[in-house]
Amino acid sequence: MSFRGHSFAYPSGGKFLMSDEEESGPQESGRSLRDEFRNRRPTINDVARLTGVSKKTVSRVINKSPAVKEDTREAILRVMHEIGYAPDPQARGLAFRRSFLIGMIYDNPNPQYVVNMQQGLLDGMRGTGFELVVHPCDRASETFLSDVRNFVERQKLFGVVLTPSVSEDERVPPMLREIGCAFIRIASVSLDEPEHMIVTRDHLGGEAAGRHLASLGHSRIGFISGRPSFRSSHERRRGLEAGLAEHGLTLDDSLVAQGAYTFESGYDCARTLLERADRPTAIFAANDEMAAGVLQAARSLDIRVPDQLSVVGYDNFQLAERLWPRLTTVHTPTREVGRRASTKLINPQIAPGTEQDDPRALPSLVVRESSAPPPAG
Amino acid sequence: MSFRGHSFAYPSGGKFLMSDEEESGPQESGRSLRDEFRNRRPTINDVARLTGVSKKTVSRVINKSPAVKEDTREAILRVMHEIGYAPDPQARGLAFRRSFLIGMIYDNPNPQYVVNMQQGLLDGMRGTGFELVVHPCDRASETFLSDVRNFVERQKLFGVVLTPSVSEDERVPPMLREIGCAFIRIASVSLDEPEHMIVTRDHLGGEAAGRHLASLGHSRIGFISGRPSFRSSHERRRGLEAGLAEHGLTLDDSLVAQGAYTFESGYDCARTLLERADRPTAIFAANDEMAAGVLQAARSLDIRVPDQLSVVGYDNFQLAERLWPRLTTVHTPTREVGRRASTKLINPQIAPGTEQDDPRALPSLVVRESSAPPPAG
DNA sequence: CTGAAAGCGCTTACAG
DNA sequence: CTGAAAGCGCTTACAG
Repeated sequence: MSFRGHSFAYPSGGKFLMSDEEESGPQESGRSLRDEFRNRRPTINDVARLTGVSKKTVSRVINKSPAVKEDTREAILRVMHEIGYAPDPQARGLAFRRSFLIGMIYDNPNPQYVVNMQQGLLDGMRGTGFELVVHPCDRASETFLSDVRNFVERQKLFGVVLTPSVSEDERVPPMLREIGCAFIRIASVSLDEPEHMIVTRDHLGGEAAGRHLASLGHSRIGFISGRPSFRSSHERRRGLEAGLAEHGLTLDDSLVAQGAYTFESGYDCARTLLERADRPTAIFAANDEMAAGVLQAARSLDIRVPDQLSVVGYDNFQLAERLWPRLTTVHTPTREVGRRASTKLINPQIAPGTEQDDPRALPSLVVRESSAPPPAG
Repeated sequence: MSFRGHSFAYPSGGKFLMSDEEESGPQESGRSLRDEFRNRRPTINDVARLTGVSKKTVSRVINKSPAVKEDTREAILRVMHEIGYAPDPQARGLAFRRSFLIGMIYDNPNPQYVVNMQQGLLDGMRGTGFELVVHPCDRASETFLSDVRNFVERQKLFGVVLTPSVSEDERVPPMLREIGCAFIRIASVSLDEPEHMIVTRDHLGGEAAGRHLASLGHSRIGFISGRPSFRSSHERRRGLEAGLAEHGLTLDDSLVAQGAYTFESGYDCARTLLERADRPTAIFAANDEMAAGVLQAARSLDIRVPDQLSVVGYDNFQLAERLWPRLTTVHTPTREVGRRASTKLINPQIAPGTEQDDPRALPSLVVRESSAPPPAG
């Protein structure tokens, strides 16, 4: 008999496993109990009655209080298992004055980012009994702050994860602190106390891109940024400059174009850069969408990639492999970052910093066919 | 003074607007009330006390019961407005034995589909007080059905939206009916009673693709399908055949390759079709991902698109515009479909069928540069 | 048209 | 280590 475990959370973040209702073992009186709960889910009162203890003691077991005698705990767990009991998050939430919902608040329009992040957050929540509530928003809206506040307050969210660029908005954290909502900010650089941050260190990715292009022999390198209000764009540029510096190169300001992280802006910026007489031999775009625009622009000008122009992007979204030539880019471990974010939110006691330099959470260069040595002469 | 309205739901799906707390008008005693609720959200008891009625009457107003004298209702609404009251969904849910959460249950791995659908569902939920809980799943898992059941039962979901291919799984609806959870199935063809269905009518999109290729003069047309277990693939093929039939053409079975809706499968199938001596002059791939694979395969064989080969996809995801040449494809109004699904779930009383043939909810052909007349001779 | 009582399924605060 | 009472913020069932 296989045990497909399901589990539920307790406030401090742990879980315990129980078999599914359909699969509890053959127990004396198991049949009649099962019948009793055919049309009604068992409650804490049922567990208390069947175990012969008070519901408070059952509550202690649910919440993993150490102040329960081992025998009692085991008896209670046995009954829970037998009748397929799982605590009602709504009722627990009402008593706790807090739900078991985690909000993802985001304004990044890239579907791949959103989905990878959601998957990562769910990875970190699996088996904890928490659920993910998604909340796209618009920072430019007049009602942005009150929208977020209403969302968090009304649902009494356990906590929220803020992704760029919402995570960079300095109006949000004070508001969340005021209403006592836990939060994690995901950003390219630290903006808050360590317990509130997951830092993606995008400058490392930029550095790898710069190092790659420099070591291929490029020296006229263009950069297409995102909007100046996006920290990631700064960090990626800062990294690029550091990577070039290792090879004694500097970024020529006249080869920097300001994009907006969109395909169209990448196209436009690339046209501008590539129509110059002294055009760059390589372009680093601050994300894959813009790099796709660069490829399109190069094609429109009959510039062959990578023979006449190298292109490097940032993100390593699926798009990078669908383009032609396949895009050299910086991989961002978005899902892994999400997993860490929700894990940290649920288990704030985990010491911060311990997982800091795990390479799985850091950006890394993926070399494909869009980059090559510059044309001779 | 502008009123940024917020709203909350009542079980039958309506809403009413209230100004934000920060913005209630200057009222006598408004100041002190505001102070009282600085550190505590007002409850139904506060509203009852301040209006001088019982909380049951307040509850009637919240739930839009007609059995409240107009004066009383107005007085209650005024107090709610003044103190910034919003009912607690958790408490309401506990009493209703049902939450105000709507689940999206999906297994489609395409990020663009998932995000568009989520946005659409949220569009239909805006201002209703419902929130969206996302739940990816794996139909092939042994625990699939019990996972879904646990999710729905534990959260006491108000309802769920099932997207393909989960929506096509015939084990799910009986289970949901048994536990009394409302649901909407989104599928390419009707699989259930109208009140449980949003039908995307994919055969119409296939038809448009077939008509397009035939009218360009193609007669050797290849088709790359999804897995046979996906209804959408059948429907798209059925439509293709209908579109060709209008021009007196039939689909040659030997030019049909079975893919799996993935980029890689599109590539592999296209290689097979294009390496034939009598290769097709056009390929209709049942989704954009596979069409991207077709472009890659054509490139690898030095077959120029669209001069030597026309390619048509299905979905019109962003990818279609990033590819080269830009992809002719069938636009699927996923967000609009999602909006309808959540609206229907929340307001089941809306007569089904009324919005059936609204073109905004139907697939439509988008012609770009990947299709052209077949090469001469 | 309105309300007092009981209850939804849990936890907190207190007591022992 | 355990429990009886009160409460979280709502709604249902009943009564008038």
